[in-house]
Amino acid sequence: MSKSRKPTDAELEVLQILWEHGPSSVRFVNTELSKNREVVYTTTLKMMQVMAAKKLLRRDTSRRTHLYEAAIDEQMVQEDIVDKLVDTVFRGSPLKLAMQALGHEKASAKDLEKIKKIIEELEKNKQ
Amino acid sequence: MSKSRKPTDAELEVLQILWEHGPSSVRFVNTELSKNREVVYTTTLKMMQVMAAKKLLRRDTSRRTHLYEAAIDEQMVQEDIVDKLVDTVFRGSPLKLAMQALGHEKASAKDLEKIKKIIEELEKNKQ
DNA sequence: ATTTAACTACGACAAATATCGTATTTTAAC
DNA sequence: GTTAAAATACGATATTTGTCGTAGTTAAAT
Repeated sequence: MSKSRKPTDAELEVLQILWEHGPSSVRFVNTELSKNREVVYTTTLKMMQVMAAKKLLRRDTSRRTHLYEAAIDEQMVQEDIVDKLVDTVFRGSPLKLAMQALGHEKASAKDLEKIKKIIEELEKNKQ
Repeated sequence: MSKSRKPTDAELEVLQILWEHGPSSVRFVNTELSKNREVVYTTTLKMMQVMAAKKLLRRDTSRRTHLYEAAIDEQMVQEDIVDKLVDTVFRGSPLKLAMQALGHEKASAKDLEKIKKIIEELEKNKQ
């Protein structure tokens, strides 16, 4: 069994920013968040402090402006969430989930081609 | 914009049972839930009453043992969740999500074959 | 050295979620 | 008709999440 830590939605927003940009200040994360919705600086600060306490983030406090970075791997989180989702929303069928994802409006023709190749790879490995 | 009602995890557990078995009593749902984890009857009851108040469930109170059924469509919920997931965890890439799902341990060879056919269908429609 | 700007720390709190115990009602069995 | 079993109603509460304000601290600018 894995740890199956499941970050909340708000936590995922923060994690996404850190995964994308690497170690960042609270100010930076807050600015990024603010592009989507209004959020007070201290709210973001508190959030990230709590996340650090939960070991979701690591922080470097050696300078005045603390730097935070994700302490959990993006891939791992994706796996945990997909596993859980398959169980709780797709009746244990990863196929259904994949179908739903590919039916998604943003799925492009290139995506479909790519995934065909990936499937062929998977088929080789499963034999 | 859709309603984007997002049931909680515990609510999804209940919904899944109702989607699978149709209108059911609290007792039945509680028994099903108990297969996975310990849960007191009145907890399940309260949960379902709250869900009914939220219009996630409908209930038939004409008999002593009330029957509850899902008031929201399984497909809709799946879409909402996948859409959100793509945005918040897969950086806007449904492809990544699909890959993750197909890499899932439970994805079988048959699943892979099926999805190839589905992709071909999608490709026709996207042209 | 004062002032100012930017940062952290921390407590408070509202709302949502999840859980459970007790009281009450209803049905059925005896 | 009493009793027992099983159901609902409802209140209480712990926990988590998300939000924000205030206070205090640090560093830089003047």
